Amino acid sequence: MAADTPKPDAFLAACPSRDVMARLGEKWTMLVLVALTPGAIRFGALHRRVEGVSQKMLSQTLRHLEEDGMVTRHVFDERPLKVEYKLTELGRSVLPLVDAIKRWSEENLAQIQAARDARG
Amino acid sequence: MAADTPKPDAFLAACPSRDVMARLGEKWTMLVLVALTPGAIRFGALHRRVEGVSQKMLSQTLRHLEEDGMVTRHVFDERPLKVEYKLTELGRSVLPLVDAIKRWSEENLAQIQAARDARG
DNA sequence: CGGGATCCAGGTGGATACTG
DNA sequence: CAGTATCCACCTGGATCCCG
Repeated sequence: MAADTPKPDAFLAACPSRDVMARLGEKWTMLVLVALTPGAIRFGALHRRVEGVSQKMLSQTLRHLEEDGMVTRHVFDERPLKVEYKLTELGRSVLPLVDAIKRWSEENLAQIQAARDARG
Repeated sequence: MAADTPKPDAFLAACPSRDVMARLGEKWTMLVLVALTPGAIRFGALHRRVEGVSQKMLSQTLRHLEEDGMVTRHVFDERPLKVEYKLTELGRSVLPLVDAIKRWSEENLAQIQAARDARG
């Protein structure tokens, strides 16, 4: 209960919250999180849903999310192998934020492209 | 007014909204946007506020944001030189989202570190 | 003061091949 | 099916120097 750590502030170079932001900013993290919205989903289905992600990167992204406590991994003892991923409570808490980023990117795409074009 | 472009969907590999998300995910973009919250701010002040960013990266980040229509640049004809940056309407519209990401990262840092530690 | 130009180390992430 | 391992091309971004 001790307040032994100061309030995190991402403006400070040494603040570990920067690592968290960096992780969220990694190439596939946000898309994978949003793809986990409907609930438990298999690796293959996820792979198909997030177009263009390689097996390696999907696997790595999921491992990172699992390490950070945002995703749980459940292996089913079946043949062929079946592995499902789902969001934890922590993962669900960030979902509205990354989903908002994704929707904003989609909804404002035209305006951004217009801004780029207006500049040549 | 023609609906000549399909609805953007970042799950699709070819969707340009991925570029927008990627840009927001670039190392300094979110922090710079949040740093612009109070209003017009000079390059040097921004440089001091976002600890650890190099001149090159701050400059590049601001140029990108300007290209995308999220920031405007205003040069004052003074000696020594004075340049101010401020958010556009588009920039202000994304601000709540990236600020939420920053605050979530700060507020859930302890829990994430705990998840990592619990794993060794 | 506010950058642009250059150089370069290191990291990111894709392709491919292999495994339980 | 669901990964891991390896190799490597590219890009990000930091350091440094220079300029209006």
